[in-house]
Amino acid sequence: MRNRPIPEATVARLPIYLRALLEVAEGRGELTVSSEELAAMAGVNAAKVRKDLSYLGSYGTRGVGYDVEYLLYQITRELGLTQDWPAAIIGIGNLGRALASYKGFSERGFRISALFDVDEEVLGEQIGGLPIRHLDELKEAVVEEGISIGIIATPPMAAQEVAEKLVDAGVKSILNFAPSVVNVPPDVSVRKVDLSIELQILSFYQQRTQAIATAREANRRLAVQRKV
Amino acid sequence: MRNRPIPEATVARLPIYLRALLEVAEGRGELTVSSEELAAMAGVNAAKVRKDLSYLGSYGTRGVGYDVEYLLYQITRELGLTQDWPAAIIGIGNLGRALASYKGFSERGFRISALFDVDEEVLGEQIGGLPIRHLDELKEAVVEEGISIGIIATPPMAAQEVAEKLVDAGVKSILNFAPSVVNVPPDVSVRKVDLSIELQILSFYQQRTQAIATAREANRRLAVQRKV
DNA sequence: CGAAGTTTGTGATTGCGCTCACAAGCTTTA
DNA sequence: TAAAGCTTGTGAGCGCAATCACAAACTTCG
Repeated sequence: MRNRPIPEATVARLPIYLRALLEVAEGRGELTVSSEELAAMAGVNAAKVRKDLSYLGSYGTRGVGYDVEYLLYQITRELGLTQDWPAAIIGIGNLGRALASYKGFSERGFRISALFDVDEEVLGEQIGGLPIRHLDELKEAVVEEGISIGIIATPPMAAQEVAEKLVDAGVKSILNFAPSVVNVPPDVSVRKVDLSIELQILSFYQQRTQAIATAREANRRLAVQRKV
Repeated sequence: MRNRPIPEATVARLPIYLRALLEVAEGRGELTVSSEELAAMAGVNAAKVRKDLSYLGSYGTRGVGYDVEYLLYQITRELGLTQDWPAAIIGIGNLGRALASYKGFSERGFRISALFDVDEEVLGEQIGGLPIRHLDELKEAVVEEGISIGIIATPPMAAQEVAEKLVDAGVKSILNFAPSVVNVPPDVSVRKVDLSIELQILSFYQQRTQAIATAREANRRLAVQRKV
């Protein structure tokens, strides 16, 4: 199993296990944890946990479970979190500001190290000790400060252009909050977070259950009518 | 194909097609659009677009394409976006505030209609005309204002409790921004947006390509050494 | 009107991921 | 030391989603 490439679906779950393990480690100092417990904390089933972890290697002990500290280290290493990856935020509007001061990033070891915008109004303003710089300085900053992740929080129209500037500057990882599709070369990873798409998906399922409820209601009325 | 249930993966893409269609409709007034064009705009391949749309019904015309307005209407209807689904945000910190004033929601037809927190400091404060109310008023507000979507933007520890209060109040759709797993009854939909998990996933792939580059480098050195 | 060109809709195929189920290997108990 | 109990690691089977490939149905052109 080792040496086989780690499936994408598994990669996406590793951070969840990591969080669960941190919780175990910080709680009443249990030294080991079973796949069953991890599964409950991560909201998945135990077999999936075991299979996922088996891609990293055989880090568990049968009859015992997984050594919490050891597994923590292995996942951290596998995710590349032993190094730090400085990130830049481009587009310092509402969302960009919230991201700039979002504590979740620093808690998980990600450091926001530069902010960019093009609006004269906000240039020079400081957020959490970081000045907002002009987008034209992007390439320079990426090289000098070793920025490896670009976070796009611009309006949708600007997203593709910003993505291209990031790629041109050598950034290989992009997190896109703008509600638009960005195209990049195959050696660049893009992940997309689209807030209103999530609501639209919820709307679909909500509407569906509502439609079912309405249909049931209609049936009930018909049934009553027939009896009368 | 019609009447068969729409696959989850398709549902998740419908909002993307919707956005693309809106762009076409607002642009130079083209009346029809081909699966090829839609695919390019949505960043997927044409066959997938056609299969996805075929679940909604046969709304295209061979040799011509899809009628933009008609398809727009059908997707809107299928997603349940002809009705409005008032949403509440719980947890008005950095992120909650940004979400409260995020224009993307209103642009896509979602209305934030109530804000909740428990911090005395912020209660009563207004954001975009809405007062921040105490969480204890949640149930009451849900019933009175017909709130159908709950957006959790609290610290992780509070998320499960808030989710339970939402469920208790009758909310069936939850969007969770807190970095924690929430458990809800099977008739409630939860979608999760975890910002730092996205960065961790990017980190994995970044580290991987970096590791490959380093290995290549090492090989090159060895090759040179052998020659010498 | 017929042929060539477009574009959809969908059966067939392939691939990926999830779940099951159980042997292997550890601990505990007697 | 042997038996019972627990938990991992993984092959096998299954189902969903993606892709392929082509007939069907339309438009355009000569």
